[in-house]
Amino acid sequence: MVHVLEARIRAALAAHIRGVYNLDVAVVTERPPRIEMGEIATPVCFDLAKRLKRAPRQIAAEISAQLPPIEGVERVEVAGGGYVNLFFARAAFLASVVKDAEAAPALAPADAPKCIVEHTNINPNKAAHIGHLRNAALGDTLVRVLRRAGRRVEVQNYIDNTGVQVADVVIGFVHIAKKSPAEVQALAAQPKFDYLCWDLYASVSRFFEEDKTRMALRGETLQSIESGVGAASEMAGIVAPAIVRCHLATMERLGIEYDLLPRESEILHLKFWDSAFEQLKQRNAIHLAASGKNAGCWVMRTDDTGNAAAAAEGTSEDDDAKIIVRSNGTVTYVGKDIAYQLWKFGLLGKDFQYEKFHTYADGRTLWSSVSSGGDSSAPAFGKAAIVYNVIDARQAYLQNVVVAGLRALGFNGAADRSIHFSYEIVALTPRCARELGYTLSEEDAKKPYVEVSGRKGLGVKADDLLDRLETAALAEVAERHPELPADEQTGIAHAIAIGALRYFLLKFTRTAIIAFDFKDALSFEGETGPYCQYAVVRARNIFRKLQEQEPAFAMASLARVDLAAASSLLTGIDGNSFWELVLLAGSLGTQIEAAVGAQEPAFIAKYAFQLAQAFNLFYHHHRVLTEEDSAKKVFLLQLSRLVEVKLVAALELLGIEAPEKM
RNA sequence: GCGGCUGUAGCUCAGAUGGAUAGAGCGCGUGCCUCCGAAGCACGAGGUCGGGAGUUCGAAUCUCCCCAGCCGCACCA
Repeated sequence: MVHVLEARIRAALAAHIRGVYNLDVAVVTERPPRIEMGEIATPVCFDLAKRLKRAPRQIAAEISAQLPPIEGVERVEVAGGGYVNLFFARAAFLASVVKDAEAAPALAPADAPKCIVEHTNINPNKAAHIGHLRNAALGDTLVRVLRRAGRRVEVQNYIDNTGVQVADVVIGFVHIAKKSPAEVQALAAQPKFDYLCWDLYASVSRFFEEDKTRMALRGETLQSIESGVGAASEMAGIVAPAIVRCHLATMERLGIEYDLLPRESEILHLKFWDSAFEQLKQRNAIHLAASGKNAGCWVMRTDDTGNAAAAAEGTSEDDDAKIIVRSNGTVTYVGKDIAYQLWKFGLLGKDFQYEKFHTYADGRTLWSSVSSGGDSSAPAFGKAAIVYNVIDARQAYLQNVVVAGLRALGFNGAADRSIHFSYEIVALTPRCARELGYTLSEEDAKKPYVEVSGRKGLGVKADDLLDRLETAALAEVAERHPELPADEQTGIAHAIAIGALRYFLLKFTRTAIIAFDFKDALSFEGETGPYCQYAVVRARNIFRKLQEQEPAFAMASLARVDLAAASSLLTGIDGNSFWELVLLAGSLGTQIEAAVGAQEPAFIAKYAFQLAQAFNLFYHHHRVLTEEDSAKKVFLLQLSRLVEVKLVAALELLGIEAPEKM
């Protein structure tokens, strides 16, 4: 609601300035430092002062006196050295926020431009760890925020089922564990198969270190898997899908769902690369290096930031170019990624076939790519207007190369709308690594944090962390609500655990490296998900008690704001504190806009915490149910309801459920 | 070497597009449950915003130069 009014104010000021001073200026608005100074301020007169060669305060006085009335704005004041401060009509604002809170958010029409968000993308060869959780939590929250902002979103989780990491685990099963495909099939049907592979994968690293000649196995294994023929391919065909199901189950615990699993095997078998290769050659986006260290490779020249450089004939610069096709004729990961990115925009000229892979509890169908015999009822995937790739910051260079590839093909629009949704990694504090039983090298022990490594088996497994959180939460719930049946207790504990985990992963901005520590991640106090959830529970307790004490209370009366009563209650010292709460509750839309604009889910997390904090303050200062003045009681109930609705909505965007009790 | 990110309170981090007195959580200290639940609230201590120069009416924010740390720059993904 605030963002609507703010936009209106900006437009009105810009129009007024254009009319009176004949100047076109971009009007910047901001929040004044204190609530007594109004809700919106603009420093635009400092700008005007320069161009009109007059004192800013004088201009501000002129504007505030002459500005025509703006709907929703009660008065305008001059402040400081030349600020124009605007004051909202408080009661009317409350009424509109209350009305807005009852309306369901608008969904995107079926023909709206589509956004694709690709996230999670865990190699299907081991259990998911804390680093993967950050990717998935960020990606899923981006999806929720975009949908709430009225966008149509398709969620993809790319499965590299033919890569080195899967090959390594296959080597582990064949050469270390000495298992037959049938035996692996049986193991894959057991619970925690991903844990078994986690350990096996770490042992494969040691297996290679012991005898470097064993590396030859990797080439053979990879070739079998890529071609789809042979024993290794058969084994990979068992391992990868089984691990994918483990990952899906882990993510489902966190409330994360996908629409499509595009698999690398189909990109290979349906020869997506061949189509991309033809386009790249035709447009001279890549060329065959004739000499130098990359002789015999197809390379793409890029500048330092990954922009495609002119692909003129030459030799020396080829050494710095990015190899797309190796001298043995096989395509690199980046090449395949260019093909995949083209497909996402509908620019490849080829499509996958699809089959149903999984049905979620809410009825959503998860599809997987297949190379033949697809289901003709599959929806139309791909052909997006905007593509968000949720990938960690270390891969920025490669993402730039992919975009450079699109640009070199002349797809500048698609290149501009290819967004690397970048984020920093989750690392472990040295203390945490030791706690997990790892002995650190001297070098690592000195560092502020240690990188998680699936290859070394160093990391906090997602399901382990969730289990610990659920256990800790259950202990709290059992103590507070011994009367509740066990299944209800575990349900609440689950919600709290997810709240703590997702909030922990989302409260940091994307550029912050998270140094993981169990102490912080397991906390339910302070700036945490459970703190926000608890504020909702408090609000709900008020209404539960109200129903018990006054069953006849007309809940419908909460939907109608008495303007006269609200106006008087929103005045004065107490009025200001009420007003701050109303204003914050009416700012969710502003926060969503900011989160989409800056591509920063942490904005929503910060907002949820601030709103919870403001409500806790309100809760502490005002006793709602014992309020004698009936008009004031209705008002206090309206504020409580407003906060409940907005906080639940904010938490929903973070993928956090607010329980009825906790 | 080239490119990117980071440096704000004891610790972990917010301060998007320059704006009024730089904030939060944790930790520490002191208080607050006969009360809609204390997973809470209040108060307090704690800052050369890495350093320096510049642009500006105004800089934590923009520019340049240093310093420190991290990450990229594979015929791996």
